Amino acid sequence: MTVSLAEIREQSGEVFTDGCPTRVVLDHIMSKWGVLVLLALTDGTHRWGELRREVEGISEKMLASTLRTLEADGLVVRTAHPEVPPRVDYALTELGHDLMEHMLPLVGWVARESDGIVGRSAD
Amino acid sequence: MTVSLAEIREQSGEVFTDGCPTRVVLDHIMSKWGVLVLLALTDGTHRWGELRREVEGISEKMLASTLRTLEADGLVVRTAHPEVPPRVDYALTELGHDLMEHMLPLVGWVARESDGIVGRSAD
DNA sequence: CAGGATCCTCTATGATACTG
DNA sequence: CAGTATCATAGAGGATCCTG
Repeated sequence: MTVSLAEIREQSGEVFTDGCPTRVVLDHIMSKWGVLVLLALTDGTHRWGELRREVEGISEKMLASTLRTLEADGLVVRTAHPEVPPRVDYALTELGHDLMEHMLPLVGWVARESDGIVGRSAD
Repeated sequence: MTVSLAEIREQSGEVFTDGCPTRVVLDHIMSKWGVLVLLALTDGTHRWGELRREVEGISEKMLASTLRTLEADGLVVRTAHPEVPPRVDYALTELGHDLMEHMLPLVGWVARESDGIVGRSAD
């Protein structure tokens, strides 16, 4: 099992340096809203309006922006149905599912440990 | 294995909602510099100056700020040696190692897949 | 309904200089 | 060496109105 940055670099080269593509991807998928949107989509396909409600507190602007970024990255697929009123839904691509398979253990850990972390400064 | 947000919520309750502590922790550990600092520390204890060089591009201000946050969260431990000139080093706590054990698979995935993701918009 | 366009705010982040 | 203090700024993010 991989346990250090050094091991990752043995396999993938000098990653996570300044200007490295890995930093861009990190910014996309680990951004404030990126994680939450991806997370919501692990429950399956969602419509725009559903995502707005599911990802509590996100503004329309950030939802649109986040979805466009994730779509450009090939992690999310957008499907517009030719109807009136419009219906558009979003889902994870295969790459997106692959990503979330690796991210969910971390997210699960955060869900379990957060109570013990936040407010610790008040010790 | 956990495969969706719904499953996480079955186990941990209504997490990742607005105002939930999980969002704060997410912001700390998945912040631009938080990830990179934590990642650098998976290689072992580092001195302040080493971290500045290891985490390419980070400013002194952000390094200080990031380290203080992670220390307050109990993920990183700071040790000041009573010497002249001063020597201070930083290391992951047990909790920090536990966290990184869950984060490294994701980081490894990013290292492997990033080339295929960035620039995809130029298809 | 699903966004686009605008305007505005604030905070994360940077650059520089200084100190125990 | 290991920071802190200050000043400055871009861009993340929010609120609102508008439209196919």
